[in-house]
Amino acid sequence: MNDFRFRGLTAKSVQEINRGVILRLIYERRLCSRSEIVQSSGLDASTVTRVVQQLVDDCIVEESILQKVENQRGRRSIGLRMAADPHRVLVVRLQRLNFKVAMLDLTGSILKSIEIPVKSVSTAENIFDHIVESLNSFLELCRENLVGIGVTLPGPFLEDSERIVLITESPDWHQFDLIQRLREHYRNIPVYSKHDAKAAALAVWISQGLDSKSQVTLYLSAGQGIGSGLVLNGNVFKGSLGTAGEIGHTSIDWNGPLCRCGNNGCLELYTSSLALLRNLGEDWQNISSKPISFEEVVIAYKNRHPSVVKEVARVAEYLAQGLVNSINLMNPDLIVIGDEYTKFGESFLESIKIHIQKKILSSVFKNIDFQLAPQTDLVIGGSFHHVIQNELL
Amino acid sequence: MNDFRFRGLTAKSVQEINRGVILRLIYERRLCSRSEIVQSSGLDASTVTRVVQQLVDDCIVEESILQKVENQRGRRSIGLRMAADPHRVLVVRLQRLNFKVAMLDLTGSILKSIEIPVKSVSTAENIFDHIVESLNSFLELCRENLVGIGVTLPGPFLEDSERIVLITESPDWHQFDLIQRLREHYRNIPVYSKHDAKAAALAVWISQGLDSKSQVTLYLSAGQGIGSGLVLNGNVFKGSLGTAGEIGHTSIDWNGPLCRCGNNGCLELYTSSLALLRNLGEDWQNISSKPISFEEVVIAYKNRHPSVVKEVARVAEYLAQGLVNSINLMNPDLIVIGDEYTKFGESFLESIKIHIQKKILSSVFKNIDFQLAPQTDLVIGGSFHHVIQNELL
DNA sequence: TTTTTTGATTGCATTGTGCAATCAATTGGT
DNA sequence: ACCAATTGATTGCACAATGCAATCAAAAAA
Repeated sequence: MNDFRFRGLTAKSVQEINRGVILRLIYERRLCSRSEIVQSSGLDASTVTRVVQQLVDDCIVEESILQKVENQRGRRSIGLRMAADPHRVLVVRLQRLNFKVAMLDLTGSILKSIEIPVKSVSTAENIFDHIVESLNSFLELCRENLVGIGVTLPGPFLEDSERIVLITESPDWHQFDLIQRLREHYRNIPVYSKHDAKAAALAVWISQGLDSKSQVTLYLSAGQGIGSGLVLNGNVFKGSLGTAGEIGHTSIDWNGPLCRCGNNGCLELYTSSLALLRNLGEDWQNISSKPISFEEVVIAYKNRHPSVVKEVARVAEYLAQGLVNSINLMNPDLIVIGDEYTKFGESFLESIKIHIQKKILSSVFKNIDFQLAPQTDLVIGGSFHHVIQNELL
Repeated sequence: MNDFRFRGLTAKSVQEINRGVILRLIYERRLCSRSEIVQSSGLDASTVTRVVQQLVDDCIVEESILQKVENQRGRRSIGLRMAADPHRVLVVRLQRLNFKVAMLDLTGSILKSIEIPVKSVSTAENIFDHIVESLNSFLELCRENLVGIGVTLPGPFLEDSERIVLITESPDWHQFDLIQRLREHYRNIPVYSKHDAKAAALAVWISQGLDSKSQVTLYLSAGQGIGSGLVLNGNVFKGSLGTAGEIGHTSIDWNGPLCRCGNNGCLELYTSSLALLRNLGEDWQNISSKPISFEEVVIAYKNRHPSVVKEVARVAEYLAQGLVNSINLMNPDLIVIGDEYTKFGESFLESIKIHIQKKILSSVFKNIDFQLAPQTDLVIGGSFHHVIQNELL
């Protein structure tokens, strides 16, 4: 029992905490002044000055010009933002068919990145070697100023033991502890791991405006798999083992087909893009002879191809049904749809909303802000934030 | 935007926080020594001595004898526990058919309590008067030493606006702001409100041993209604509006009957004790001419009456189905079944477990501790804790 | 140019913490 | 029975981070 709720505060930790609070303000506002920090933190201006000075000396924060404000008497405040140099964060995103490695500065900008396909014959050991090779090439550029390495993994994996549990069509990951191996290989560098949908959820939460920060964010990753990430008051909710958010295995039909997870009628069986393509498959033969791809479906949807529109409408209805269960349980105020399905656009989102509206209390519905995720790689950004949050804030 | 994440720490708040940490240790351990506090908190012994002295002076903590430990060299430590006198907490539990008022000391012992039935013709205003009357009678005994009043309410209610949203077979609560009225009536006394299933969940969490404290507790309140409360790292999860945990409106059948919430196939429709009684109704006529009651069903179940056993088995299977959805989303490590259904005993719980096991990953299942709630009134205890947590810890 | 206003910095007093020495109480060995 | 050893609790003192108040800095308004 070493519960954080029972840890006392030393005089020293006060400074550390205030440093974290101030840095978090600068990080989340991207650009702010000392006086704004005074306002938000409730700390004395002298304290803010001293702590910020420390951050500037450590090259974590840098001063910059703040754009002129109209009708503003008095001295201009000095802008503060995360320092572009020299600190770096490395991120590894492992996916089913490839992996990406990226180098970011403290502002979150991607300075360099590479994407390498995973051959279907590759073993985990093999892929590990390739990842290390890629990391090393970046490490030469920033070894002395590396804050940490963030790694994201697909599929349900146990965050405590940091192993992937269930990953189909992929190598022998379940018996390969990637994170542990990376830690052994890079002894003095902090390595963080996160489930990719959770990382994306965190990125979504971060991207929201500070004035109306979501308390309960539900990020739905809808594509080849159906997963989700929950962010509660700015913290990713991982559950007791790290498998929280497995919305894809919400059963929507008690008598539905058996899923490989053991449950019946799992949402993923009806709504994954693989299921969508399979259902469209037969009908598709009438128009084209090529094997069907998701991108083609998107185009057909935009062109209002009747059978595609009908099938996407069905997926929307089923997704809504799954989301309703989550809404009743979590009472979110922000739901963001990400991954492949964002490509269907606003009309798809609208259709999901209409189905949800019918099935929940109106006051709960009105409280939810529905959004489509941007097309950028949220997972990289979320992993970056995860490293920053643990190492600096 | 006044986010707590952005509030800095003053020198003064350090002391307040440490006082809270130390008091929490004494409160949750029920009995502990200064040296144990030093061990757990990481604070210096001198700091602990000073803070504890303050707590003793304020009559919040009292010293007591600690039972002898075998093979223990050195000086005996002095026991510390919450002071039985003079501080008091009052709790009001509003239910569909009655309300309870109780007076507790800081150890959580109920010193006095009354239970008053709510007449079906009563208006909210009317019931409010009765509650105030009962509170006043207790207030005479402890006015000067009252820490606060905790109120629990049934049904989904919006914790922010503190109004009950949906409550059937009850008076006009939806347009009566009970909490606000109580605050106006008792100006200088802090009044806290909580949904009853959430309060019970908190009580369950508190009652767990400190050594294996649950990170994610799911309390299922199964009786006339099906609700739940989630406790995440010791904090009740209320969602963005306060309606989180509405597991009763998890749909388990996409094509099921329409529920009053607008959804189809809600768990509550199949598994509430009202549904159970209704389903048993016809069959029951063969054995007894009296109107069927839940207590009779429990007795019949214990006597292995075939149709009752079959029906309870069905309920267990459906409840398991609903729980599986919550487990996939929340990844709990403790699930406690409370309210009326605890009376079916361990075999009922076992039957739920068996169904769940088939439908989730084995590592997730193995991680869950399933329990039946005790028969005591958990809601009163949870509300008490809610007041203590906010006023003292 | 001077005044006013707001932002940022510096000297000083306060305060709560950790450290180290000390007191207190109990066991075990001789 | 007495003393060393051990563990729990307390006290004096130094340190360190904060708030306060005074001051410096810069920009707009008079």
